[in-house]
Amino acid sequence: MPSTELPQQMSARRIDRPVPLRERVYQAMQELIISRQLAPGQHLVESELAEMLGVSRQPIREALQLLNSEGWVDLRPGYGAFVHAPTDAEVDQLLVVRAALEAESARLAALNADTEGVKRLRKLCAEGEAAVAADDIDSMVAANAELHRCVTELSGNQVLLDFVSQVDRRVRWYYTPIARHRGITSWQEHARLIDAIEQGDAESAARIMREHTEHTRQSYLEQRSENPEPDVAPVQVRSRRRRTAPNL
Amino acid sequence: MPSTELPQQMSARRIDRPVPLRERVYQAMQELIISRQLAPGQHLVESELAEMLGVSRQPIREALQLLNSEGWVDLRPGYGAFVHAPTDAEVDQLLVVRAALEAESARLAALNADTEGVKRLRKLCAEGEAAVAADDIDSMVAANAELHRCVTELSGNQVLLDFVSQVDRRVRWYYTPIARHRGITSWQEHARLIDAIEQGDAESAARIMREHTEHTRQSYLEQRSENPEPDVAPVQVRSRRRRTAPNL
DNA sequence: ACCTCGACTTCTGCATACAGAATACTGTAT
DNA sequence: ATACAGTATTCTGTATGCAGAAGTCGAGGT
Repeated sequence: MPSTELPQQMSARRIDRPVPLRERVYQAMQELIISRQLAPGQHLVESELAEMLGVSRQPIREALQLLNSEGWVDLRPGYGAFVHAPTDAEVDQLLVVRAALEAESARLAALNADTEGVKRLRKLCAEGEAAVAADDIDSMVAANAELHRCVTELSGNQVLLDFVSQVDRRVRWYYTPIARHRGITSWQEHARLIDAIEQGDAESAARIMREHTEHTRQSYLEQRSENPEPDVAPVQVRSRRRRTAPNL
Repeated sequence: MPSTELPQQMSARRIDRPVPLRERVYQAMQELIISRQLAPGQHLVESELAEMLGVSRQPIREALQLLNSEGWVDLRPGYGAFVHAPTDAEVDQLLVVRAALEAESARLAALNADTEGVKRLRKLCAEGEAAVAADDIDSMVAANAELHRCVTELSGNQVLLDFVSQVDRRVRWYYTPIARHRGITSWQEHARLIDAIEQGDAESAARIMREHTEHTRQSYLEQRSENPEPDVAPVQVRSRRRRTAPNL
């Protein structure tokens, strides 16, 4: 059975307030879902998750609420929690929503960004290109995510950032393999996007971002038809191991 | 102290499954927040809410999680739950996000809608115009909400519908008074929008919707500067009344 | 062999209990 | 009168217990 330790600390808090268990459980479960150790459609039994993570059912329940509200698990009242199994149609729809939100981000970024912000974008873009040149896929993916996030931050719209982040996490769940698929063209588009933002050309920025995201969606659809499902061995949740000690 | 009964039943369920307390608590609290009986910034003490609604703290906590994830309350770990107090900037940002999402809805609706759907739109539009003519503000507001929802439904994108609904509830919290402000022009815009959808003119539909939502935002800003805060007497949550019986 | 009915098991939903942290209060000293 | 320290109280976070509903399995009948 894989050891499923909860993360010790996530990010620096204002005060040395101990991070609530529910949040660590949330983080841990989200990662288990992303990594497919908790498989789509799998029934999540509270007592077994509690045992697995070494906590009581209460924080598990609260984490499940959160995961449910963000679309990671489905909660059927009186029946239980299940890892959400996205259909192809749903992923596609999610990508459409992301396209709309990111296009708006780009539009606002073009109106808002200062030279400082453009400099950050250029830097990230350079990092990404370097990663592509070095064939370092992981760095490329990371730079890509950061670049997109940076554009949304430069929009100056915090609410928009929240929504995009939420969509992004869900999309990335299915999306990660795509990145390996299309690297170089993507970064050319990024450069054009930054040019538009620098020139304050809101409409062009929005259009480029939309096309960019649309390309990503096309890649998803192609890649999807090629290899249907990754298939990772899921965690055996139904283990009857005695509760040892809080894995915290 | 106002009686704060939880709703007996919300909507028809598939099976005769009893609606979980947490959901009824969620509904009840959302309404209390919308009606300003729970005032922005107010500290929500779990035990007092539990007492008030006649349930234990557990369903309260779960409802608070949900309300938090949708932006109704802020949860400060180790400190408590507070009714979210939106700043003007945040409401404005929310309206921007809604504009983007609704414009996308209109675009997709133009591509997707069948004659059946257009018929529904025309009907709702007629209802709204009738309400305007009859000076029936409440019906007008209702028809407006339904019309917008219908457009999003016709987009055929369920994920989009979920997001728009979520944004919409939050916006409406602040937005309701606006409707009284601008009625007639709004409905002329609706008619033009439906025309564009009927003709399958996606770009026009998106543009009209964007302008439409932008007008609403302008109205909000104006109306906001006129009367800053409605001010409703908040529920006295700190009452020490003995717990009577489950208000269910 | 298949369907049906019924007891058993499992799991969720809710309530209660307890410990530690945070806040408010009170009394004292300056 | 004000600042400070120490105590008391309140509230959150977590654990545990219990009842009822849902699901499962097996025996008996067709």
